[in-house]
Amino acid sequence: MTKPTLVDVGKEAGVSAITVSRALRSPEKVSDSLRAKVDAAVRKLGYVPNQSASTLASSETNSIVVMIPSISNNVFTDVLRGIEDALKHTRLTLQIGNTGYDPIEEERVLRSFLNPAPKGVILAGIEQTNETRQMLANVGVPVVQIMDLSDAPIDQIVGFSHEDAAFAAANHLIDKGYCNIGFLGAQMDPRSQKRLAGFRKALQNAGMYDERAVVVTNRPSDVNIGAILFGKLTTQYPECDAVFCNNDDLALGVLFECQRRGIRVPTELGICGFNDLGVTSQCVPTISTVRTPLYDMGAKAGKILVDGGAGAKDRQVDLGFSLEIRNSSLR
Amino acid sequence: MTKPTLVDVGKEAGVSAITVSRALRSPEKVSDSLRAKVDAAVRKLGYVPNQSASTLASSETNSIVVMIPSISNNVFTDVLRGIEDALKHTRLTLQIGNTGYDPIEEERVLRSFLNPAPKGVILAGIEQTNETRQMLANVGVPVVQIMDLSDAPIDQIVGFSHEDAAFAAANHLIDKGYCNIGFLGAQMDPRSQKRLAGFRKALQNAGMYDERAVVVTNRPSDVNIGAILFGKLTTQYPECDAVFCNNDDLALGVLFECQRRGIRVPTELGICGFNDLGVTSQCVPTISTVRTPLYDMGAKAGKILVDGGAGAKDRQVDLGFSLEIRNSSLR
DNA sequence: TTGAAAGCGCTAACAC
DNA sequence: GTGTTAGCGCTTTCAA
Repeated sequence: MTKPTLVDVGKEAGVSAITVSRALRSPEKVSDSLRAKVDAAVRKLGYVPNQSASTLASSETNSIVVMIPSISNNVFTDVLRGIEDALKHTRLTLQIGNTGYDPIEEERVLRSFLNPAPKGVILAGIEQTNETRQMLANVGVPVVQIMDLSDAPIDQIVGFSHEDAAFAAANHLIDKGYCNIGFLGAQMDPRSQKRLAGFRKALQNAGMYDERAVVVTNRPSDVNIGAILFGKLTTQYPECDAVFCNNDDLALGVLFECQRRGIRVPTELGICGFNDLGVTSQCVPTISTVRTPLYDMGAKAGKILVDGGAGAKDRQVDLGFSLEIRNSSLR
Repeated sequence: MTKPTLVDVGKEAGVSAITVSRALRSPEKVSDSLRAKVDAAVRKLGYVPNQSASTLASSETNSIVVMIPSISNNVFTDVLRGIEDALKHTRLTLQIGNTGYDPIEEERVLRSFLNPAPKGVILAGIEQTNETRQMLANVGVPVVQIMDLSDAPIDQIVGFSHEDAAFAAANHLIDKGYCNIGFLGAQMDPRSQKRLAGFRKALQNAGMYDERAVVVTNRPSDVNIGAILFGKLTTQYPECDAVFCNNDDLALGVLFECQRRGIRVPTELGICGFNDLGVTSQCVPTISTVRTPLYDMGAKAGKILVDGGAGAKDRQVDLGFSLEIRNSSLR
């Protein structure tokens, strides 16, 4: 029982292979009776088109490539949901590549996905290697960068300002009367560095920046790391009365550590997270955070590519952010 | 600047296309000097093999297909990490399909991934349609089912017993002296139904099963749903003194709801979760849970397929589970 | 160790 | 509306 080809289906339906191809690809260009016969033959033989042959002949793929720093990071699963939803009810298929936060690895994996050329490419961040940019230019495929902003995107970019977001969050803490505010950061990728920059700017503006207030690690963000970093912070900066965290995981870890140590939130310590990953709205007390447009960035990027790369009028789309002020920062 | 082909590389290196192909695919079958020349030409032209052409000519893909019920569920991201790690340093590429917990959708998506045939297929659960089984049999591709056990796997299966795991968890609560134990379940897929069955068996054995003790929903599991389900449970079963949750998300939601209502854990209410998703070991109090071999199932399934589908001696591999007894169930 | 010929299954371009 | 011809870029088979 060898796999049926277009020729087999054609024989069964009493027509030529190319007619079957047309009946399947553009049913409107074919007579009704013929379409019915072809459909019957397809079903009878269990015909499934060979993607490789189709791609080779037409030099057209139906795939969208997404390069993601990490699949186990909830931040990116939200983004992926957005992309998936945008591709739903479309012939487009999603090809996910994992970069491990490494531009060189991104280049390597992306290269293998670029021949034949996909319908579009979604890239996280703006730190691509020159090689990557060159490759992309040669292939001439629509590219959408996400998660950040840039005046000089490869092609198009949809994101938000990490610096502004962190700046706003830090100012919120300052406004609430906290005056020894720490920064906790894990997975210090370039976007996290921008958050740190925004934080620093806000504190400097207020004349209350202190070197000791910053504790970061390059390890992946999780709840446990939050507690550990907070431990370090309180050691080197005991007067600390609030923390801004890089990511909600960390913020939750800080809250738990406070519960363990009997530190009252928000009176003794204010907490603000980042990304609004869900659990911060449920814990006790609820944790203030910065809502970032994770799902929307994915959905918008997907839509742009579904529309052939011409979805946005401007090359840069700023989806913004919003402060979700909850109980952990209201003293 | 059109994309270079094998012929172009051959011309550049002064050899034929087929020789280039060989130099790239099996370098040991080619003289050193030639290999050097070819490598130089490849680099100079920026040659990248055309996957479609290669696949079409050899009728061999280098992809592993994984059908996952949902990418936004942390349970599956852990599994995916395992698979990815197994494929690392391998020519194999991961193709992820999303089933949305629907066997019909699984069939539809899988069908489109099956021609040309991938090197292997990983399927979650054992609820495939007959059509799906038929397709897979026709294609003759190695299949590994994961997340569950079965005496009649399609091909091979690696998982653990959900019923036994829930049975053990429920018995643990019974042993600790809780006697009105509720079951909270979201995303009631077939594996969750098995957990419910295991729970029920334990309570019935102990002569303390009560209809009102079971509160479930088909909505996806998250922290908020945990609180909601717990609310329902306490309404319809006020004497409830412990809950076993389908998933750690729910357990965390229950803990938060207890904090809100001033219910003391574990004295007034015992809590046990499922899957050991990380945060349960960090919260206050820590939450007892069932550690399931999420990463390991992915890694093992991946390894089996990397080894050509013959990795396991037995068709069924039971990776087991373990009780992580923490503070939420020790009164 | 290297090359020539044939063909994988499909579609573009052109006929009828 | 339907068929014919050619060829996508590669690998298989066979020959040298």
